[in-house]
Amino acid sequence: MNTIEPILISHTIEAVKELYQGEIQASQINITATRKEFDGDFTLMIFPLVKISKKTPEQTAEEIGAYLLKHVEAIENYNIIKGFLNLKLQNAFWANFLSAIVTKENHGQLANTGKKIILEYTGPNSNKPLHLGHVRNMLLGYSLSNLLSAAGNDVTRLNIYNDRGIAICKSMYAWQTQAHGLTPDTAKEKGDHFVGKYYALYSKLEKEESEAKGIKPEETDIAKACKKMLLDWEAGDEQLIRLWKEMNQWVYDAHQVTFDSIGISFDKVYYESENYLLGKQMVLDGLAKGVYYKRADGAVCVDLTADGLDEKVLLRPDGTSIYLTQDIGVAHQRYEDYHPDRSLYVVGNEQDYHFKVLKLCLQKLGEPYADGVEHISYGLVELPNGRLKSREGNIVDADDLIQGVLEIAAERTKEQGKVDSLSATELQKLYRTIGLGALKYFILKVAAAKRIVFNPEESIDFQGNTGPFIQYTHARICSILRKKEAAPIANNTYEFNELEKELLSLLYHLPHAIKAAADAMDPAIVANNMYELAKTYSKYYSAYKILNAEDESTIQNRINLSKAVANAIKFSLNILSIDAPERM
RNA sequence: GUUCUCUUAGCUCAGCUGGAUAGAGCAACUGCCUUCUAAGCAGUAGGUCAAAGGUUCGAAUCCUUUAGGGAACGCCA
Repeated sequence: MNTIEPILISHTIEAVKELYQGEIQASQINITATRKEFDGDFTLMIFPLVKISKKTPEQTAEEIGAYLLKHVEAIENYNIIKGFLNLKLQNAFWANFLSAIVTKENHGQLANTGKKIILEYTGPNSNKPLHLGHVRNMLLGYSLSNLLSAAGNDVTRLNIYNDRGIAICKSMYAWQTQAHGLTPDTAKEKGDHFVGKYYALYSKLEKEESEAKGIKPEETDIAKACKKMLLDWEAGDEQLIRLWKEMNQWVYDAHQVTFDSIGISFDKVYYESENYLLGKQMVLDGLAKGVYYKRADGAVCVDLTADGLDEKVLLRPDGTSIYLTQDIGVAHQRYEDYHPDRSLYVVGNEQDYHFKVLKLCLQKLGEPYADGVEHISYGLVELPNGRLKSREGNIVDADDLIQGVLEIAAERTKEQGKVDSLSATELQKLYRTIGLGALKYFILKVAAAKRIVFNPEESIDFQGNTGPFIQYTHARICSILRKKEAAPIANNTYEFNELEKELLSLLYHLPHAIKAAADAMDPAIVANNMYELAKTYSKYYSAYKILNAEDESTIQNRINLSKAVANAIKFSLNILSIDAPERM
């Protein structure tokens, strides 16, 4: 698709050269869509040119405007308000634009950048169910992967399981001593909830023993038994490993059900158990190279005081690895596997410090990929009574949350009574589409950096700036298109009205919005841009007749415009991993 | 203590690299379904963009300081 801005910019540069014998950089020329309360399609800021022209903004605008009108064919006329030069394009420009996109399902998809990006998100523990915090992470990560892909990158989606360590041993210990051989199957319980229950049971038992004996939690027999279990695991105790694998598998299978239910996926899953030894080796290599050092007590450390951070331990005095060490190993393995240009981690902002440290550690090791390591930080989800903390039982379970929105969606849809002709299976699918649409949009419309306070008492909205409203707009358009199809028009001379021009302008700027969202790493920009489009279309829908318009040309143009809007909505919804229903 | 981050209408949020009179939704109040799906549309009301300085032709946006919320600075992950 050919865009008009580069043409306007290059002619403005020439105008400045010819009229004022001055030089101006393309980057200094500011062209935006004209705000809807003014007449025009594109606006050129005149202020930056005034220094060169040495004339008043109005006079400069007049001269540049006259020059552009004369040299750029697509411009029909111009008007000047203060230092703003509003350019109005010929109808033919918009008619051609509409014809170009009406049959394109993927208008908004950017050209291939040739860049390979790997993106990690979710990162669950293998001993607990997923909660609301994971939901935001999954949705952000997955839609970010779609967004980066729409921006022309080759994206690979990764997940990593924190599948080893003391926490896992706690649930294993509790299961071994309390479950009497019960399994998720025999207990008829989802595997992650089943295992999570034993993890919680451990905490209860430890607390009871600690209080009964008046000793610290870590001094209890149960804590000691658990610690021994971790050592046995690291030593490769066969029986224990078998149990570990079995219990982890219960959780993996269960998590997969949740991933499928919410509609997200991964291309590859990493396991910390398979990479922590590599990290350890890399740290030892760094020690040999002299980029790390050994402290008096034997711990291997890195000195980051020159970078404004502290001294960080990489290996404990007893030689065992820590979280950071594992991440160093995983980072290396990811690079070995994919050789990406950029290696991204979607992780909450509570780990900002950790990722700064990780990047510095990799840079000090001289790893070639270190500069491409980026932390995509986002705000955490909180409840009205404070932070989500599974340890304190202050959680919203992911499966419950999804179930809840599905029920509300079913209820609302039944109230509306518009889709009674659908089969039971189709209805179930529609409830899921709408319920998940509401949930996903609710979370993704908020800028990633901001924290979200989620009140489970207040149900998620289905009206206004919501997923269902946007889905509804799509369904309405589909209803029209079922009655008459879109088709490009040759030699189109239709005069677009104000609202139609507004819609065309929004569609024209869709690729810019995708670019901006990908640069900012924020799907919220896509969501808000899409809302603007849906809102404007709704206004249009009620203000003008489409199928019943006065003449055939008007009807076909309006159908084509509607089709292009539906395409753009569907494309944008897809980025947010929200389905676009054809009726609701 | 140090660093990071957030603060825009009663509530939840937009406002992209500084640009025109700061916009939506929810909640409240008025209207609009015998005409393409009313999960909609139109309207009323609601603002010292946390505060003060600074840079600029121009600041919600950039800089400094202050206040308030959150987080991190673990040999937890």
